[in-house]
Amino acid sequence: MDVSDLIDPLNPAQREAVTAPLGHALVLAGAGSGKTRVLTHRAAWLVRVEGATPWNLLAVTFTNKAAAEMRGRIEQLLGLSGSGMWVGTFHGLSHRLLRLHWQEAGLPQGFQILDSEDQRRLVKRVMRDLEVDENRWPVRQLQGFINARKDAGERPEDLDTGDPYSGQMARVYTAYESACRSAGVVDFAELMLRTVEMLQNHLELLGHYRRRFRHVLVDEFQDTNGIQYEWLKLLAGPESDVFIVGDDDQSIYGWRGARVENLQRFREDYSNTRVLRLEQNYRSTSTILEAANTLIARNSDRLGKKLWTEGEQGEPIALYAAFNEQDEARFVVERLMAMVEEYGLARRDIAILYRSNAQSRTFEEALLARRIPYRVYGGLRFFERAEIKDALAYLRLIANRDDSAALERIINTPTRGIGNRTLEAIRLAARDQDVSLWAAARGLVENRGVLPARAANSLRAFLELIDGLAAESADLDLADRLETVLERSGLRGHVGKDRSERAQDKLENLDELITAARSFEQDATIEEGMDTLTAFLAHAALEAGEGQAGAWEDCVQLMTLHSAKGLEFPVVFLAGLEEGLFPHRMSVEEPGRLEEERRLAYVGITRARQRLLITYAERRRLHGRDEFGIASRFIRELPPGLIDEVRARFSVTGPDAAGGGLGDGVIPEAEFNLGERVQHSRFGEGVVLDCEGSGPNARIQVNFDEVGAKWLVAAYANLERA
DNA sequence: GTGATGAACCAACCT
DNA sequence: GGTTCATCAC
Repeated sequence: MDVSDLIDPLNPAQREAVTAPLGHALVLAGAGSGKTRVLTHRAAWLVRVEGATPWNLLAVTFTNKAAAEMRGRIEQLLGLSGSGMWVGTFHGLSHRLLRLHWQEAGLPQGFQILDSEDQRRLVKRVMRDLEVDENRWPVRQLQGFINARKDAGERPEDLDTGDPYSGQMARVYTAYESACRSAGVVDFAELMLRTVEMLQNHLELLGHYRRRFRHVLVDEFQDTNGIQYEWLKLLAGPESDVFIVGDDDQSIYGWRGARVENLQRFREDYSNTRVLRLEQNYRSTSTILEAANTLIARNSDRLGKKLWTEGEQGEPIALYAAFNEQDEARFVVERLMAMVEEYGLARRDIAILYRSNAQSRTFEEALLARRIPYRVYGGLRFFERAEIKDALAYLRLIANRDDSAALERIINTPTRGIGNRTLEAIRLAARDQDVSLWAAARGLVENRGVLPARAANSLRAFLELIDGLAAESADLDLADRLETVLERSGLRGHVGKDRSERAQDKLENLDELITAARSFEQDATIEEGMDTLTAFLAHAALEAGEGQAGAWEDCVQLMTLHSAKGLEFPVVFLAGLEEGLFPHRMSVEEPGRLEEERRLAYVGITRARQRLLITYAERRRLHGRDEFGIASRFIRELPPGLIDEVRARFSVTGPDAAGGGLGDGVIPEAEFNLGERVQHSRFGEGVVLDCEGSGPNARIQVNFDEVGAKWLVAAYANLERA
């Protein structure tokens, strides 16, 4: 069998990993070392050389994007459809198992998935029912608590309820579980935990999957949490080989329960694990790599890995100290424009990375002003938009009348005369009789005189609307069904009722939803045991979709450091490297969290292939107030020799130098900071506002006290410090 | 019961 | 700076 196409593109270390004998393997793969390539080639190797069938393979990742890429690449290598191969995210695969075995899992057949927002609303509802003071017990905190417990594999009965604090938390957790049960919904963490419990309690199922999945492959292992680790240990039986890939230096999800120790634990739990290291970097210049290595070397408890490259030294890392965040954005945009215009770089090859989503705004404004196409990743995603979730809530209710979370969302959207009083009466009845809101509402409508006539009529109309929609759209395909729902419910009219731009956007989103439904029905492979509607709703919850719909253009890419993991760009701007912002002020106290911030910086630096430009702002408007920033410690932790400070202080050179070439030596005559007070012989005193260019041709803008703002050619202006 | 207005809160982000 | 939520006038 000719496997040269599998082996030839690999370097010796990669080859060793791909062709390792059967058995457990842990591949410690540094940034840009060809991690995904090793994983996909290993999968193909197992099928083509070791005689496995795709049916024997289970490949797990964290994001849908990574899963889709992995599947595509394996199928390409195998030259046949990888049908029968299970490739997906932890949550996606768990969902699949639960759909197939809903009875064993103790779930209703049509169970639905709650996203984080749905979950928060439900926790809030439960807390109100329990009369828990939301000021003392913030909803988000309880939500976080519940998820953390589930991620650790703990149910309410596993908790220590000795003190009042724990008792209260456990009480909410218990009530939340019961609300989920009666509504037939599961949250993300529940997908994992429920699957684990199902396999533990049904040994025949466990045996079946263990016999089937002889080869388990896991990507980004450093991001696994407790329950995901349990999940893997269950599904990979004693006869299975587990091949995991990870990088402890890129563990950046500790704050949501990821346990980097799982890498070590794996070595202990799986005896005879072959440990392999991929340390040759193919991505970055040696300058960029050395900077990354120096930075990350400060962290303690690393598994130890030193990346090296045969690549060129490349250009130094540029550092720009901006006056404020507008100046920072101006610098970034001017630089990237120059790269596009002068070097013919594609816009999509340039990324602007930042610590938090809120920072994107200034860059968007600067790009917009210069009419440069850009694309922001992250932020509110398509299926998370309010109007989309409203539409989906109708579908959820049609699929399952007991979905009380969906009912609460839309019972009065659009407004139909069912206000808080009526809803409160429904809740009360539901609690009393221990039934869903739907059942309680039906009871109230049927018993004359319980509700005021007007409220009863409105409520009856609502119940009939939903039943009617369900009945008359049952035979329609998904897109037509949605169309019917949008029209008959009045949601479309409600959403587009004013003629604002926002309302137009929302209408377009609803149209886009119909398009999404149509293409889902045509293209998606619907899993066994699921009707199309349920499958579409699960798809919406599990894959929230990109933030921006529309055609792929050649766009500058904006995203947070977290979402940049796994990607690479020829040019990277790393913005906002200030103490308090990055590292985030919440993280500097605890050494562990600071190290995670440093890993995040490491991830950012190693995204760059050719050029890395770092910026920070000396002043920044944060939470509505002006704050002074100093350069991030991460800048100071880079080797100074690799950094070229662009214009922390810009130099103004005298007229003599104007005619001479660079070789003649440009003599800086003065340096000014933006914001500094200067003196001009004719215009008097003023403040430096801006500067364009550098050297003899630099122009400088000064806001003079007497005559206002003026642009001056710095070389001839003879400015002096005031 | 509805819709507008202002205070309070929040801010990493994938499933 | 934006969004959500409570409050208030109608």
